[in-house]
Amino acid sequence: MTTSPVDVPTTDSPARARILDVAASLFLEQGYEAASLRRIADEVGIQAASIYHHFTSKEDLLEAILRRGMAVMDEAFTAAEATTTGAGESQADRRSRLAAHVRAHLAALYENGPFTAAHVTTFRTAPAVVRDAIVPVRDAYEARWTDLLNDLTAADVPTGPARLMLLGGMNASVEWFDPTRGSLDDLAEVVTRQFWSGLTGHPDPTP
Amino acid sequence: MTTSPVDVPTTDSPARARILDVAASLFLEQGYEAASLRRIADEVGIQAASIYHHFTSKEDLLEAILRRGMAVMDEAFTAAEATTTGAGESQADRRSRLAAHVRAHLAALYENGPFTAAHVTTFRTAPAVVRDAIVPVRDAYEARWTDLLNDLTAADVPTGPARLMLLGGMNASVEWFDPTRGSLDDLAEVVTRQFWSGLTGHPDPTP
DNA sequence: GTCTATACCACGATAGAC
DNA sequence: GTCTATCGTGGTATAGAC
Repeated sequence: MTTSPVDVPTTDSPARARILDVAASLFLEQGYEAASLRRIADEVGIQAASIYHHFTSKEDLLEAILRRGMAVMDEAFTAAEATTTGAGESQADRRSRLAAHVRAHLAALYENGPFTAAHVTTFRTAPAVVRDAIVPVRDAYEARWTDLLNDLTAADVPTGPARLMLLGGMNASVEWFDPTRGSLDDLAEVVTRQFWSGLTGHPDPTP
Repeated sequence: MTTSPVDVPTTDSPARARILDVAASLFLEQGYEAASLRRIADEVGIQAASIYHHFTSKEDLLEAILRRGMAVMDEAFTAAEATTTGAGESQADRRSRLAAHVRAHLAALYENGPFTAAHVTTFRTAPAVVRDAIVPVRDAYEARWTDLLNDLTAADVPTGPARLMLLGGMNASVEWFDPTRGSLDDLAEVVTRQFWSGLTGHPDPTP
């Protein structure tokens, strides 16, 4: 069951959208500080000064990218929820619910532009103003995962550390996973298998 | 069984050592590009120009830090091997071998200065010259993990993706784990439990 | 919405005295 | 081993024409 890429609604002008795209790519590749506005503008095919027609500052540009990355993740999570509503309560049913959400998070990382991946790699060292503005949005997304994991496991299993390891492990895959060479479905399956038994304490039902 | 912090032998002068310490902290906290030599020098209590008596360039300084970070990891892995030589072949014995190495890697991240953590967070976006110089050292460390995991699991279990998830998951903990608030032993136990059953397909023997 | 021109500053790095 | 002084470059950002 392969979910399709999500569509995040946007009212961006074509010019603004193009800047966001290029900037996210470069922030992901080189980091926020190393990627200069001149270089971004160059790759877009405009002058650096023109960026200020669309964004008030470089920090403002970064914030827009981080927000968009979170929007993609959130949209993917919602889509995964939709495909698993009314799922049963058997261990196999629970496992496929987890699998669907894992697949959705990874798809957000690799199938909807560089926004989500750029978010993951640049957030920690982003300027404090930007980080503070984004923290609430991140917290809301993490809370959805907390609810999901609590729902999937017995009431007495502490899901806090497991959630952090799961999200951290998936996000860390941006360091080595190449979506043009590896299969996203395979990666999702590996992640799910790796975490399912550790989470529930039961052997994995899948061969 | 708590392993003690490792000692990486060094011939550094006190002045050089102090610069390395401060620079690693700032690279970790703000990223390589964002941390300026002036700021580093300021925190050390010297002038920026004085750094060039000890390092030929900012890139040279980064490379020394990344190398030191790898040395700490490697030393920790070796120490873990030493404590588990002659271990048995039972599932419980294998599990504690994994646990010892997990504990060692996490200790390297949190108990021996900011070098290992700085390595983990700055490597991906480091200047190409620096990255290329460090890649062989990283590969050697990852190969040690590959050998270990192959040794711990059945011959037909593919350990490649599991190794990447395990190391990625542990390294990603620098984003949320605070060693002054949480227990390193607890974290190591969580990581081990989370991965052991997923790796072997057998239920975790620990309550 | 993009341009040219430019201000202003902080950066990495070098020279040479002590 | 550290200092002062300084160079050249490239960074973000602004002003104002088109």
